[in-house]
Amino acid sequence: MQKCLKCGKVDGVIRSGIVRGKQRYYCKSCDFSFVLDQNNPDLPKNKGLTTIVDIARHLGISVSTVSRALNDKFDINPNTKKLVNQAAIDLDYKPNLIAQSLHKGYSHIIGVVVPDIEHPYFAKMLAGIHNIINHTAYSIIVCHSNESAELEYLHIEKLLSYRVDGILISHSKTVFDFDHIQKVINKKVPIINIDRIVNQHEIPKVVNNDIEGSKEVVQHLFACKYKRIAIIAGPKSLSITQKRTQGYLDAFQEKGIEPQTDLMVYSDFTSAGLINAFNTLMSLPEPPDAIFCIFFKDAIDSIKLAKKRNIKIPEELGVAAFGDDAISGNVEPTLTAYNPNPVKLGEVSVSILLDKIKNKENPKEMSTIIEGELMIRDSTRKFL
Amino acid sequence: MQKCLKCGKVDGVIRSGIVRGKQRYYCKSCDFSFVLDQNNPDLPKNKGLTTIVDIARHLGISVSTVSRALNDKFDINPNTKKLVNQAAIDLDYKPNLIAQSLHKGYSHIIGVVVPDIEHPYFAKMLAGIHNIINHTAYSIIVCHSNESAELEYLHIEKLLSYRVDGILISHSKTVFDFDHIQKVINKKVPIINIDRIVNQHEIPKVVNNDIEGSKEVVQHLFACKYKRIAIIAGPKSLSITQKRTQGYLDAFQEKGIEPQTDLMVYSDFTSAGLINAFNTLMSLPEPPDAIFCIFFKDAIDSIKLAKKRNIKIPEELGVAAFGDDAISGNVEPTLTAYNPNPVKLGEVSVSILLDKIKNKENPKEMSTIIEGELMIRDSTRKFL
DNA sequence: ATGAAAGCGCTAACAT
DNA sequence: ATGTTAGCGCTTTCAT
Repeated sequence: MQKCLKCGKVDGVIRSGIVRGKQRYYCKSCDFSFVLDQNNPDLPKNKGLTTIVDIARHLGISVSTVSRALNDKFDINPNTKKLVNQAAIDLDYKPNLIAQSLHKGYSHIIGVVVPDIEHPYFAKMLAGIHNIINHTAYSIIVCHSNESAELEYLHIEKLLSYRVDGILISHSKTVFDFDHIQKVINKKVPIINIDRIVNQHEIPKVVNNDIEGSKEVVQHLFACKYKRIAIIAGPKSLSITQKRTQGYLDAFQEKGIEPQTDLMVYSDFTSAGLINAFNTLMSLPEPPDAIFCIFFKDAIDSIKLAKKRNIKIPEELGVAAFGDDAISGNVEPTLTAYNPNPVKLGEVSVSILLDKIKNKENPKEMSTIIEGELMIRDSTRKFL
Repeated sequence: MQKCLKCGKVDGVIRSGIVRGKQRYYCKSCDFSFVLDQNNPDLPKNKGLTTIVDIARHLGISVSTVSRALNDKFDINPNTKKLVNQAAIDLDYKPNLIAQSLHKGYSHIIGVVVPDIEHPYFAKMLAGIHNIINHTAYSIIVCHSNESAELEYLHIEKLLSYRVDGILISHSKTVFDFDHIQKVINKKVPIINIDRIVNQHEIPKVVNNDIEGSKEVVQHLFACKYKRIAIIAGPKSLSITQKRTQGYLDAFQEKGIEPQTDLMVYSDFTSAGLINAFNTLMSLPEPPDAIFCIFFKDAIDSIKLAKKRNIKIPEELGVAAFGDDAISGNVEPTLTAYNPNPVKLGEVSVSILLDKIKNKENPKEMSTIIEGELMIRDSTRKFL
């Protein structure tokens, strides 16, 4: 009397016991067991989203069989598997990753904390992270600390609560207390420190080559036959100031020239600060014939100031920067700059993290340095 | 004999039954019941992360009591609550949001799909989204479709699997089939279409004011007394080409001037295409005295080309764009441009989404237009 | 005021 | 090859 749900035939279908109070049937011809779903046949129950229970009911089989079919286990009848897969499509089933996570103990989510998503540098870093993640089963929760320590702390809490499988963090400028990182480490949640790093924890770090890159810029200026090369740095407390100044000094040392302290000025990354710094340098008894700005915007502004004073670039003054930007290629003259590689930084960081998640061990080198590229443009003489 | 776990006193502590095979005690002086945790007192079991079970064991009380305390329920002894909270701090407990989500049926996660995170426009949009989200209990999973239809489809699948509470999507250029959106709608998952919209679904949309903004630019050019205003648009199939051209035409209509088709050229947003378009315009018997580029980069390049031909800007040629960028303020002359407000676009979109999640109903207006601002700079004459 | 137990959706060990 | 059941961590209903 009962038509088979699968092959549609009527003969060959026999009763085969009672399941959860319902009559179970077995079709001899197509080797398939099922029960009849009496009420609300196809409508998913809960809040609309199909579950494996819905599929199981729909086909009159058990949830574990559905699970097995969906997960390509070996001990499953190929026919059943086909049916389940078809039902999954029909009911537009999407596996509930929340439930899977709870069961498996990992979420397949990676947390990323950045201080400024709007900044092209970090935007590119994120793009790099996505490049890698897009080829995996992972997703990423992006947190924007907006340079606020409080937000950074809160975000770490949240990520731990979401039981993320790993964390990538670039610190806010305003963070000086790093207990939150220690807590992550204590919980053995893999964490990688990128770009804005701090050295007090034994965790992998991925950074720009500020020192070598800066050295390269200054070496280029030397190669262009500039003699009095100045540096406009940032606040002395910042690590980028220290590193990029280090590169400047290294270039001098290799060249065997003694750096002059009056050619080294410290600004604060504001326009006002730059104007001050520029004027200071130009008022020197012997002003510089080249300026290396550790902040690209300072270099752009320096070019503008030099033009106002009718100083010819690159003949009378060479200008170069650490840090590239679309603007650099569009000013007049175009700006020579060291172009770091934030995309690669993101890619490498997340690769290291994924590796750490899988292998539970740190990379051989705790510190990875990402190379950039010197973009030689018109703001520096080409006497090469 | 037994010291109270809470107040430390010994007298006043009596046995009060057996719980799960363990002796239970009650301290009369501080009104607190507990059992002794015989094995591994404080060490969390699972994969290192503390759970409420750990807290319960630690204090010798039941999980439901811990849950009540942690969730500020009314039917809980204030003393117990204090103890639980202290234990939570001591054990560095973080609530497992995965488990909470599974139980509650919502994840407190919002999915965002963007075609290009690296682009400053979308980076700003994301910043806007974060601005709002940072003040809520929500987190966001960011998906980068990288202008790929396949990735966009996959991301939607993933987001549905994560049971996100809502989705913000800006479509990839390469998507022409929108079944994935229909599926989201069918599942009653709130979704908002932002910036790159498509009109075939009844879902809220948030967009730039391409039409009005473009009209404003052209009106400004008229006000500057330019007579022959050209437009360099993009591929005709794109909605931004259509809308911004519409604004251009609207300005002409209001002015009561007939637009000339030879002043309307269509490019493809490449440098080569722009050079072509620019040359075409300038080779006209009567070349334009102003150009409105619907793509900012085309305007930057137009300025460069004009300078090469020794055409004086803004005297002989006015140049203006739809879309602003840091470059615009740094070229010579600086570029007049309509600056849309992607930050606000992000903020408004996510606000509408949060509202839809809470109230389960659409906003009054299905379409929201975000105003930008005309940035008048040196590339247009100021005869105002 | 507190404990026991069910259930969210899924997987896996165990049973048949 | 398939069904039953326990359990992931949490909240909540129902007892007590």
